[in-house]
Amino acid sequence: MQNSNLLIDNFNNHISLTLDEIDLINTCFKKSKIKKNEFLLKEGAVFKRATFILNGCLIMYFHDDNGKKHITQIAQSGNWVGDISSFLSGKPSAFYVESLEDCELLIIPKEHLEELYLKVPKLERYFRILIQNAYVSVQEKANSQISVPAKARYISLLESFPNIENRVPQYAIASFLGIRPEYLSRIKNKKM
Amino acid sequence: MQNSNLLIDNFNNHISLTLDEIDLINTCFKKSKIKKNEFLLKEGAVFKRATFILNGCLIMYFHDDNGKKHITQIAQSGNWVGDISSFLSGKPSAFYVESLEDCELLIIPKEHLEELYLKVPKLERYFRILIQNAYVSVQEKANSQISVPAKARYISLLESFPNIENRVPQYAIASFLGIRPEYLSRIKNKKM
DNA sequence: CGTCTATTTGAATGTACTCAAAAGCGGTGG
DNA sequence: CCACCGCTTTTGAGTACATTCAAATAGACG
Repeated sequence: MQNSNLLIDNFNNHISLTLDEIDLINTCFKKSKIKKNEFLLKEGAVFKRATFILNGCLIMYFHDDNGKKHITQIAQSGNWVGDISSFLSGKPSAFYVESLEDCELLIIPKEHLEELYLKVPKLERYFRILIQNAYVSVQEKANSQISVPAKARYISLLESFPNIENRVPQYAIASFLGIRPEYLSRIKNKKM
Repeated sequence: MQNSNLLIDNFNNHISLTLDEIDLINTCFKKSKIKKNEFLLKEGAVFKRATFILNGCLIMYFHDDNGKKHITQIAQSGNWVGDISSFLSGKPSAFYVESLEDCELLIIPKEHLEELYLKVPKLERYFRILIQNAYVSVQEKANSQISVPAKARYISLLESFPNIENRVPQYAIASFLGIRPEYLSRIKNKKM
């Protein structure tokens, strides 16, 4: 199970799992493939399955009052993707999750995850930390939006996600940065 | 305990407490007063005490790379205030929490809260929901920052916090909206 | 190849900021 | 009680950052 190690490695960054626990976890997560431009979640639906990316790249986005699309998350292999808030609250999501490439995913439905918590309570700690980190990162995003100019946001995105230019179309990067693609083009070509 | 009802009412919005539980909770929270312009938290310190506002108004803010102050939260009576992330993770905070007026607070240290969880497990649910809501609201703030112009953000702030003009100085409202005070002045006086 | 979509470029515009100065307001002391 | 001090808010003029719209160019893929 070569690929699944990515998931286990991720767990092991924060908690220590026994071999038995690793086996159990591996049986609970189901591998799933989706093609480019397919949806994992659409606005109005409840996000019910925790989703870890083995391969590929996905985006999360919403539509504003004028119907404009705004990308809030760009996620690649080794990360979780989806609307945490809908997952936790059980309420309909305001977001879409869509693949930018063919993807391989590991998926566990919420109710199975809760059963797994009973058998491997350490996992609760892992997911609590995961949610805390998500909270911090959305907070940092809100803060940088008001305190850091677009060019600097672009540069630090490149640092935290070095290969993003090769994986993600320009217009998606621009949207994630909160700017228009034309302006990102100017930033990149020093025409600003 | 007239004032404490505000706290209990808050709990009762999401969970049902027995009279005994209410009494226990009331003994665990300590009333505390702070004067105008005092600090509840400074950057670099760990936020260790859950704090509920009975009376008064406080702000949370951080300093950006240029030393500019950015207000991220304006909290009045009936709300919790503080850096959730530091509270949960035990890591030093990047934020300040400062009073805008004389305040009456109800405070419980983190370790006492955890003891209280053992006696009143329902509270875990309440705080889980509280954190989820905080996550949603910071996410909405990040989203509105990139999709809603300043004037519309100002109008919806007035709707969600009607008496804010009388409680909070203009410059603080501007900072919370992510704009300069001069510009907020122009928005208010239709000079834009 | 041709088509479709993504990116670049130009010109005009809009939104928000900077700096500086003036006006308003609240508290304090004479 | 009012005059003054310090701080907040307003106003003006100039500027910077980012958008819009349109057209040209470049890339990807069948």
